[in-house]
Amino acid sequence: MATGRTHRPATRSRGIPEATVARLPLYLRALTALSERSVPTVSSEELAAAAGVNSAKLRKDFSYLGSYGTRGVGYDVEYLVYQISRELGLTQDWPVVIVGIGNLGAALANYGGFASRGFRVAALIDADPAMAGKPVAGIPVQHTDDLEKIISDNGVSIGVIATPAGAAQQVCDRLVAAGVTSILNFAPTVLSVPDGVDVRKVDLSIELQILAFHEQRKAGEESAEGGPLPAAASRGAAADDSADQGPDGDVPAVMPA
Amino acid sequence: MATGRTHRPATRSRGIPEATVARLPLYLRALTALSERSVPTVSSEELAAAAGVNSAKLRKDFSYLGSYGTRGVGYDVEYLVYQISRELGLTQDWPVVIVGIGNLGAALANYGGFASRGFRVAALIDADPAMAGKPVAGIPVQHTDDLEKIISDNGVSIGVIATPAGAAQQVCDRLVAAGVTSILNFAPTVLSVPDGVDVRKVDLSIELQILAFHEQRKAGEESAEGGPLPAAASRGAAADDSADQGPDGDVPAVMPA
DNA sequence: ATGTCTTTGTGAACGCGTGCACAAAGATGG
DNA sequence: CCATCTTTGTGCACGCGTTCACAAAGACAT
Repeated sequence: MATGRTHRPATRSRGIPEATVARLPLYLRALTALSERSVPTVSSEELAAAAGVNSAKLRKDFSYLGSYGTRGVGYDVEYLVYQISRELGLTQDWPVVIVGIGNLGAALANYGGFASRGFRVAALIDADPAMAGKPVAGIPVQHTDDLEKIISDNGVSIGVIATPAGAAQQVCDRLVAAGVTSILNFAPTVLSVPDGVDVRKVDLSIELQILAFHEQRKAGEESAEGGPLPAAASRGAAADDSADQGPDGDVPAVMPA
Repeated sequence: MATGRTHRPATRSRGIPEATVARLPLYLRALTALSERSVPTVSSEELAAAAGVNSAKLRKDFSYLGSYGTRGVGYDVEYLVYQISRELGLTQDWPVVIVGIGNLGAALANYGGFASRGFRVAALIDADPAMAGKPVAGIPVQHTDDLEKIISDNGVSIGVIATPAGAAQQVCDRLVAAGVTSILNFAPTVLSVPDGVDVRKVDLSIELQILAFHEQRKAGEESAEGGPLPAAASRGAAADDSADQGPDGDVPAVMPA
């Protein structure tokens, strides 16, 4: 639905590939650095190197935005910074709420980079009554009871979930019901949301496990290959050898597993 | 510029697709939850639903590991937990060092999930002399000067970088020189590493910016379309309207930009 | 103005990942 | 022992993303 092509034959169609969108912030960062060094223009080759991507890929990415380069010269840094910022929607202010002010939530709240990128921490929310009123990063923590009102009053459309896994879905449901349509989830859970709501997940544990996989591969598998198999259906095969004291989903959020 | 290729040249040894490897931790988490509820077997349909993926994809993923299912019945939960854990290398202990004990580093150190997944925080390292000896999460912070010795003594092969962007490459170089071959990078920088070293990046700012893009799209662009363009090469077009007090790369790490 | 040189923008080929659809395998019941 | 039913494992087709390679566009020098 609504995927109909616009009559406009303009090169700037609305179909920017997801993979390209994911790289735009990368380019923007590199361009911002160049801007601070007062570099007027960059070639696709230079910028690609700075962003760590292939130059052809970068040019193709930019081609989806339009023809902003000058052949023989390169791209105007300031102009491109503006275009990408606009495309990403960073020229406007995005109020954000962080739910779950544990270690990670506090770390996020303390991060100064929010404000400098169009994101503003509108509120910090936690379910612990003892946290209420206590300032974190200069912002007083508010109780979950007021979640709906906070969302509504501040016109929040982006929410960050940094709660334990057990609370994530419930918090998510309330955020969505209150009007949030984009969620950044740090809890180790698969969230179900209605159509029209975007969810992105940040999962440190998964990243570490992927690294472990490659690490194991690099170390060669002669030592652990063809190892003995546990009795097919015996108890607790292996893996989680220890620390089973609590359900896995009970952890704060940073390190889902 | 020795732009160390971070991409793997297709580790064709076992031939498990990268996309599959990235999903294995997801399956493992769902399986662990089932295991704790003493569920003996699951069908690909059920497990796929729990992991939030397509059942055909899940079956294909498992097919790369071998034929561990029983037709007409499903998969033995405990057995699969073991197989995936083994494949990911989680049956062995992985000593990990965290460099940069700021808000995020502390949050990571405090996370209890490390130990329960085969990962062990071997040391916390920070460049601030004032931090030295101060315990975080029960582990005394050590100074950067001892980095090499720490890596060596503990046989660390996985490092987590949670430093400001400005220090990341330098820390990375020292980690690699000391023997680390897998790095999880939280700093907003493109790290260059020699071949054979894996780098994975966690970048909250990018995630937020991607959400903002979709959010803007959802809101409809009738209000900001065809907007005025800034003088081609004028100063700071927009985007970074405020908070320029320091270079962007000066931020701790959680929120790269 | 003209030629040369640099760099963009993109057509086309290729490879990977995804999802469908179905045959084979095995459990279960009569 | 045979029929039926469930669920796996996978061949195949499709679409997206990546990369190559090159013609066109424009700057710059003469």
